[in-house]
Amino acid sequence: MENKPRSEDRRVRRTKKLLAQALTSLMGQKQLKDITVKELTEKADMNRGTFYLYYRDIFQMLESIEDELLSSLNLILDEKLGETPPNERMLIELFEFIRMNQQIMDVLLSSRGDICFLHKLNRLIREKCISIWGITSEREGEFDYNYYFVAFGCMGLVKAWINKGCVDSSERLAKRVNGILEGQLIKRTAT
Amino acid sequence: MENKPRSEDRRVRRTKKLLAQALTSLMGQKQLKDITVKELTEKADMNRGTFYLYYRDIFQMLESIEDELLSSLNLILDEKLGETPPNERMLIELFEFIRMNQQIMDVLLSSRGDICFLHKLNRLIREKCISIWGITSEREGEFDYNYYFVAFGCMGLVKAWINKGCVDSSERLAKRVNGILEGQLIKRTAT
DNA sequence: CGTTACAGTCAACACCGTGTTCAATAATCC
DNA sequence: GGATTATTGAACACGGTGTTGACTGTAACG
Repeated sequence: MENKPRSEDRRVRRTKKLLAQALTSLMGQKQLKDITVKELTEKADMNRGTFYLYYRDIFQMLESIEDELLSSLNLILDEKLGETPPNERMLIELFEFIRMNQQIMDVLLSSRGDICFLHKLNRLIREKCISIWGITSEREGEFDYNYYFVAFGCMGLVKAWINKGCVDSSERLAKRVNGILEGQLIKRTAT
Repeated sequence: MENKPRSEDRRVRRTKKLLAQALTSLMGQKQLKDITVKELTEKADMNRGTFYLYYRDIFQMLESIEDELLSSLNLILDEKLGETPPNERMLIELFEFIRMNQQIMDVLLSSRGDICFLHKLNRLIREKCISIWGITSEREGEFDYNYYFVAFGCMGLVKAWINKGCVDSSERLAKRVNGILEGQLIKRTAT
């Protein structure tokens, strides 16, 4: 995050930042559909017309926030993808990123969040899995079930982590994921 | 599904059914936020005021459809919960239910769907897992990560299944889930 | 420092979906 | 068949939307 091109006018940066803060705050209180441009700009203490200078509506605004978040995550993961073995370092990096953006991630994954973000995140994780395990495209279909299971599973695990306030360390979480991938799931740990 | 109490007037059943069909159809075309009561009732070919006789707004209508769906799923699963071993039969039952409600499930889990439904489904699956594996409440927190991983993972798997049009049999899918729970995840199957 | 460019403000506007009402009409139930 | 209840159609005020134009103030740049 905080990767805005410095070419933007300082006033523009300020405006967008205030809007994003107001939105994150409001989303903690009510559903997205109940948030109006009117109250958003009132909370951000600016003119309603200013909003329309940058966004079409509230949903499109959230979408652009999501895409920004995911593209910076993508950058970070790709940096660590070259290393060997990639899994451990990459997972730690992933969890650290989430911890850094805890507030907005919490909102986006909550029941007040956005299912589009969930699907975009799912796709990103799946792509990384395919990169790491190097399945060729013609065999891809065969493993779709596993990739979907793992990608959604990871998101669930992150959700559980955030619910607890991210108290466990990223290292510990990464170890746990590796453990799960190596076959230490419920039945084994529960006995 | 199709569990409406027969005490309702035939006209009421007809109205609700038409509205539900119109909504499912529209949700396949556009986001929920862009669907108005006006166009919904026009599609269902009825007076706009009739909608308000039964629902507050579009979102509340979807919510009641979801809850109905989940409560009938819950009933079915509980019936099979007493059997031993419960896993296999229960999973098959789950997948059959999804296949029967393929259209609405597809919409609800898609990127045009509803994240609330996803969370409600997640909670339902987690509850069943806890029932089956019988973890006492004080140890529950310890296994939260695993339950979330499995519950979300199953939803991802279902999503992948629906994406393929539910061509694989419920039996095969149930076997695959059991396989995953027993530790046959990516690393093993990919080599 | 001063000029130019442009971001933000304020008020006003038509537009449209909302949610509710009422009397009239139609369908269902028993 | 008669009582009951669901649905219709029209009308209404309300409020958020998206856009406009003239203005005011701040930032960027030489």
